[in-house]
Amino acid sequence: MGEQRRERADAARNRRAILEAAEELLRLHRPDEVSIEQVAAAAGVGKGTVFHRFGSRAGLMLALMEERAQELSEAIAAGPPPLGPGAPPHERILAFLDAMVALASRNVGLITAHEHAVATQRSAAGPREANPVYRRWHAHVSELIARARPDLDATLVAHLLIGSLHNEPVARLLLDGESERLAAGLRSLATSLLGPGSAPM
Amino acid sequence: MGEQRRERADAARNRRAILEAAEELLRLHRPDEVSIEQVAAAAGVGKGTVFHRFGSRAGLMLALMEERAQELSEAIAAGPPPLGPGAPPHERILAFLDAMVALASRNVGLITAHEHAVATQRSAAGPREANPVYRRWHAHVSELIARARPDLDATLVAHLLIGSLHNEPVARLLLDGESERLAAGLRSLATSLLGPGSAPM
DNA sequence: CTACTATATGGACCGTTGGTCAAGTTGTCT
DNA sequence: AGACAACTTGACCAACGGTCCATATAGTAG
Repeated sequence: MGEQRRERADAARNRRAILEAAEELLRLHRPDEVSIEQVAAAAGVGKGTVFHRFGSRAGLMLALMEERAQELSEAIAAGPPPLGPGAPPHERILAFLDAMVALASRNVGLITAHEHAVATQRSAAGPREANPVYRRWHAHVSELIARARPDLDATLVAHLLIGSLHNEPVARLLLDGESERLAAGLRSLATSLLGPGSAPM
Repeated sequence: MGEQRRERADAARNRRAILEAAEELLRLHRPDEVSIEQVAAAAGVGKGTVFHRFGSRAGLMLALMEERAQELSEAIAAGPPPLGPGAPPHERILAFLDAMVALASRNVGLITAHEHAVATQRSAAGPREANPVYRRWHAHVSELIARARPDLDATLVAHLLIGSLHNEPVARLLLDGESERLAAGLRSLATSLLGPGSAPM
């Protein structure tokens, strides 16, 4: 497995242009109103280029999500507690949920857009939930839950907690700027679950 | 507001035929592989007829859902406890969640199909979550939570609980016949939340 | 039975959009 | 400079939800 050839300079430039154009459009319009052609036009490239770089509409959204999630990913992997390693599971979960909600509230459109993309995917429906961001988050939360409450079905509960972001009514909440409400709700859920570590109120 | 004209006999017959054809196809194929044209063909009617009866793809799925959910709807409204009125909120919630999961596990395809339909809707995107079934369930759970734990954000928590069914990884579970696992998970969640009414195990 | 009308039907047609591809262009390496 | 792989492009395709209206039919009044 040697070093793989670097991406050509023009290709890299176009990738950035596309990413930025998509970001911009997604900020201005409803996710299902943003077509790949529009993105391509806004980025000043041909439609084909977008598909060459990102494979599919879903692929583009995924790339965007990875970019936005990177900071949080690093923080939970190696940042300072309580987000990063070092704090007790209980606290790390609460910290993560807060951070997750904050991040999500800044990117509802993107999440929705990705969902929409997967739903309308024409080609290979592929193995769903191949979303690396979701996987990473789920693995993290799942592991923490398992450590804090070995008797629970950690995998499932983690899906329940994280999956809330893919919930349309919940997404609406974020859209309406009520992210604090979601954060509070998740906190009380988590607190109840993780046992009497701290009072619900 | 007088009596509105009854549906013509042939129309009623076709409605049933369409509903049954859709049901059948949905049972045999993946939701996103079932087009309206196929349904129409299987029902022995023209495509136009389907749209006349149900308005849109989403409308058809909705009709199907209502049909499947009717029994449970009646049970929670006026059936015997603990599902129906009479039992303490705590127990009614647990009973409802169990019933909901059971119902959902028999209709994952339908739920997915409806989601897909709404996501790919071409015409009026309309006010989302106009799904009467969801509304009814949410109102029910929400109200029970409010009574059992007035300090919680009942609306939100109800969305969190019911919304789990729209969660792709969770849906996968149901598809794999692990519905009991979901039921157990929701039960422990609810039990933790509703206070020390009964032991988590 | 006939005439009449509201209702229902069907399928050609349309617009949109994700995705493909073959031919041409350009960066990069020696 | 020459060679080659990587890259770009936009016309093109297929699929599908939804529309439309000329035609057919159930229900009904006389």
